[in-house]
Amino acid sequence: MALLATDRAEMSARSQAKDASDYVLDEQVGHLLRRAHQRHAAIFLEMIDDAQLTPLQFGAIMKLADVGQTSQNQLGRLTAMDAATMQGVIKRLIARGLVVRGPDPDDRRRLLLTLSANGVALAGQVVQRGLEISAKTLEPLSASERETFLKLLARLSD
Amino acid sequence: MALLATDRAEMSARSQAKDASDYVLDEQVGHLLRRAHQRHAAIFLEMIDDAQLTPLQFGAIMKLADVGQTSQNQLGRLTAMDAATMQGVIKRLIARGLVVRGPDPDDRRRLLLTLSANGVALAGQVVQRGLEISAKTLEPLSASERETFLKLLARLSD
DNA sequence: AATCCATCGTTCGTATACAAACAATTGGCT
DNA sequence: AGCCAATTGTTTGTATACGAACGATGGATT
Repeated sequence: MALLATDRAEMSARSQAKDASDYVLDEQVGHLLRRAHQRHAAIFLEMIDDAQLTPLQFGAIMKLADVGQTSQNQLGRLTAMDAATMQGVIKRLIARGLVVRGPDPDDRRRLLLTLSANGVALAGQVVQRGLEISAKTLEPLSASERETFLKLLARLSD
Repeated sequence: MALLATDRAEMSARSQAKDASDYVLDEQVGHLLRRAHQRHAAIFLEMIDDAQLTPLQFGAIMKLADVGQTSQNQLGRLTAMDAATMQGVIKRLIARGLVVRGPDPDDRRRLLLTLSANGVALAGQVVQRGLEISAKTLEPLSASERETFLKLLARLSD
């Protein structure tokens, strides 16, 4: 009978001797989170196809559509991307004409971001897709399981 | 192709038409999975510090310790890394002298991987750390919530 | 006003991720 | 034997991720 991961953690807290075979990769949260994220990314890229967006680009566009106008770093905070990553994402969205970037008259350190007309149009076209992608990702779970899962997952996401 | 107010009202009543503001990024599985994975990676890198391993390098070493000897692609399947990613991970582990790579006498396409003596030693030293990292990641949840969460997460990880 | 510290965005270096193309090899099928 | 499809590992190109260092600017304190 196999030990649960929690039992192993308990034993480890009691400092019992362990060898490498006590570590079951496929039961570790980190590995499962990585694989679930991989699966979601695959579903995303398959279902978004015609819009040619990555998950991060999609997130940035949706958040910009929501808040209207913000600085790069602020948008990064809202979408959980650090400044360096945000820089690359925005650079590609600007290159595609979906986002416009201009100086902030009130603070010359800042660059204000806005969706272009094309960006607004695209956002409207892909919202539904985004929701379908979320549904597809959660498909293996029942409705009540989905609710439970999302609540617990949110608590591991600060 | 603008919608009339009456069209919008009707669609909205049936919950069929969406605009960008209906998409709440912070409630989408993909975004939450990404953030939870980020948090785990941060915990991992902080707690593994002296061993100087990344999550993938750690996973490859633990799996190698478990199965003993395999080809690169096979190890990739066991750890959910594609061939290109595996190549990079193994290259760095070989450079650090933790993994040894040699030809497979039975199949000249394959490269057989084994942990070096240093690799075996390191594996033994960090198993416990790995389990503590998993525990720390799940810390926000109660014992029963952890079990529930891991079961549901595993079903979203094929 | 002068100074100190925080914030903003950029760049560099390292490490995942994965599609796609590639050469070498293997196994199955005829 | 000969052919063909699949597998193995590498490389290239694009896109996250993030620490660290950097110059420019802002706000606060004295």
